[in-house]
Amino acid sequence: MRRMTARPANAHQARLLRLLRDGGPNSRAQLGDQVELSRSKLAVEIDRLLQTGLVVADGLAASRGGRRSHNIRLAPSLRFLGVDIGATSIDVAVTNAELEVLGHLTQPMDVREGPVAVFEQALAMAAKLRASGVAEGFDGAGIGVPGPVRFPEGVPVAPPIMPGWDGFPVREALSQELGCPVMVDNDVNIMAQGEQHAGVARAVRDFLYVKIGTGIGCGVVVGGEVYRGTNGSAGDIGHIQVEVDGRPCACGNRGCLEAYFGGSALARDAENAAREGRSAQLAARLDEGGELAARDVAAAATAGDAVALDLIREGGTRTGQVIAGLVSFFNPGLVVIGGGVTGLGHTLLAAIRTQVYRQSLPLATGNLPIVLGELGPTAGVIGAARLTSDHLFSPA
Amino acid sequence: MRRMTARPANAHQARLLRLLRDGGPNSRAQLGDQVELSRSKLAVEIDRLLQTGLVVADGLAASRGGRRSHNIRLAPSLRFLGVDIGATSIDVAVTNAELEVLGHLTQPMDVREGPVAVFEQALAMAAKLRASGVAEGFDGAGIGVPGPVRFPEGVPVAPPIMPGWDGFPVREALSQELGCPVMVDNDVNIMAQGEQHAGVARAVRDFLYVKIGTGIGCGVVVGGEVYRGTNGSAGDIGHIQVEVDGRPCACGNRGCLEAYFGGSALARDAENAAREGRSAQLAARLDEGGELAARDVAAAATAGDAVALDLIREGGTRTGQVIAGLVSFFNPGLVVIGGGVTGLGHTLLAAIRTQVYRQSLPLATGNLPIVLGELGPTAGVIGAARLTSDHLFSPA
DNA sequence: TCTACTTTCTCCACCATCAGGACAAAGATG
DNA sequence: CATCTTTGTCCTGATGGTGGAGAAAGTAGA
Repeated sequence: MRRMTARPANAHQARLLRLLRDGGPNSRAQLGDQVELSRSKLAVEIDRLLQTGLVVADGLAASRGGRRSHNIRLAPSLRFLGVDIGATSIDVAVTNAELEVLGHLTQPMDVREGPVAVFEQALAMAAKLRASGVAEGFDGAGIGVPGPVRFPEGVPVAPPIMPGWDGFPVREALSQELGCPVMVDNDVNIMAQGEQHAGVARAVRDFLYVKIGTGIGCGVVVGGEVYRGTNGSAGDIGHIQVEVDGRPCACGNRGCLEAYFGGSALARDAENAAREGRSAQLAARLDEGGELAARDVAAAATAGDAVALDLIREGGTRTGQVIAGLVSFFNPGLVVIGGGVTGLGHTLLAAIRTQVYRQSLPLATGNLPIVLGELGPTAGVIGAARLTSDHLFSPA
Repeated sequence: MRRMTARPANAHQARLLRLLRDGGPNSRAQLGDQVELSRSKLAVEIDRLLQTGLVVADGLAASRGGRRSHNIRLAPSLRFLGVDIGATSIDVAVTNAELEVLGHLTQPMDVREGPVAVFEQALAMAAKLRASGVAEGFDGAGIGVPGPVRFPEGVPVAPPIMPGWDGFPVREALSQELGCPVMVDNDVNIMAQGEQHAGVARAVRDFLYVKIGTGIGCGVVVGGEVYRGTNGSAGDIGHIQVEVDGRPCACGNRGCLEAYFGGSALARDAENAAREGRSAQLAARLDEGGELAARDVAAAATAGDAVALDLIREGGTRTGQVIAGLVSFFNPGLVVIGGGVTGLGHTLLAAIRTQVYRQSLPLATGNLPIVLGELGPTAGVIGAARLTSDHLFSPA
């Protein structure tokens, strides 16, 4: 079961592997244009990579006016596993070396059931994907979990919404089970990396990925690399105060952003509105299901319900308030809004934009796009795969 | 006049120069312990550095149990100029290669008089220092200005409190005048670097330096390097909103932090208190000077005036509110409070600490020191000198 | 079809870098 | 005075890397 995937022997090889990952199959000549190596050196390094089996020859490239060059690509048998553990769901996907998704499964699952149950589930999903024929084994796996992680060890630390996960050796345990290297990170960070690799944040070096879902978190990318902070809790913006002496929050404080616009806060507000008869739509949904969730608000808003739209607008304004502060502080080149916000996307985006453009200084907002994520639920799994590929494609 | 200072030829040499700068004179053997080079290679690189004149031999080191090693130090004739242009003052200092201050001058000066007048003054101060014998010429100069800077070009961009500075080619102009390389940065960034080099932030990789003075700004250090953001405006926290629909601010918005606790806001609040007869101390000072400044509040607070103390406490609480948000987001390993806050230091610090420790999550605050800067007004000039030394001590 | 030109790739000679061993110099220890 | 440790230098061999020559494989035009 254990798969001993080769590793690049030096920085040049690592560089080439990443170029092939990010740019797809490429000719030797074109690779030569992108790296500052002599022809001879390049040939040597490529030969070595061919020997290790990490890359393979792939026919002839189109002529650029002379002799045709040989194409090179990453080994087509390489497989990465991307796992995105959300608060209420698990996403598992298999990608090839270019991080294209070959198979993707989603299942609802409450993260509070604990690491053992969750990983049993996740491993079953991975096995199912493998059985479907998209992969024979995995060369690396990336895992995103909804809480802070001590990154070098791959261990969750003091996760507020994940009782029972504190200190669980995710990396080690899964590495055992899967027989391949495993990297673990906060789910927001891997989503940010996903959007960076294949989504709206390509070619942006400093940006924020704000995820609005059950919780509210933020991936911070500095110079193209995820910034994790001293304890791995950077980007934990859900408990920034938006109202002095405001609503009590589960964290023990008052007035936190999540107390107003987290998944459960939104659901509660909606239920109140339904009970008080302010919204027929929401009331109908409440009767149907017995309780309301964030997605009910999204559905009602899409259907034009005024109260639901107001809830989203108000939440967007509050989120925008926080983001405005972060924009002033961080001066990013892009802000991406993501998470389980499909549907309520544009109303939310408009509210956030209004607030940020009004509150932050012109120099910081002047050329600042605020956009929705492009990848939706695949952002996480692609980012997870990328995390592990970054590790694999670095000198041993 | 132009001084052609040599530059290191490669990364090894740059590394050695920085070790000598940060650790002072050192023996060849000890340097060898700190870098991963073979003895032969090390000897070659040191010989080359000796040839360029950047370092000189400095006698014999103490024995470590065997043959005594030869000491090496940075050329004692190297001189850096550090200039810290504040909103209301200019600091100019000369340092040696180890960034020890050899001479330091301060003069009041309103930055609004424009770059020409300000630099005339600064150059006169530099000339005075040179005349006093501490330097014959400068090998590099670092300039801090109170506003955002497009760092690679060394040009202020859209500085709010510095009309007339927008686009002024500071780097080029001063490089001409001084005949040496010049680096320009935001003054908060250089103060952060100063505390990092010689103050409380030694050995911390990720930290925030919050400067409270005429304006309120924040230096952001990520992985030991200053983070400047996409437009060089990162750390501009003075205009983060602390009160919805709050006081109008000079920036055009409402409720900004600076509208409550910037230098002029503090002065105005104090004047109001004096006029309304709430504080005899402040009233007396107002009678004396005709107007009040932030330092009057500091003085009154030191003398025990209750109103002044309240003003500082309230400002500290508001600042703490903002910092709490930044701590959640950035998860720094240290927060340094600096600026012209001498005197009101501990009251302020207590208020900030209370607020941050109450509002931020335990994981982020658990091991987070919040301390006053160690260097006071020399932080800026040392940081400025360090900025230019970083540039000079990098491969050409 | 033939010639001239371009691009790609390999081979090779040559240079620079660097590690590590041998050894000498200089001092500590007893 | 003998032995051990540390430091510094010299030398050799290995490795890494550059760039030229030239073959291979193609295009373009006459």
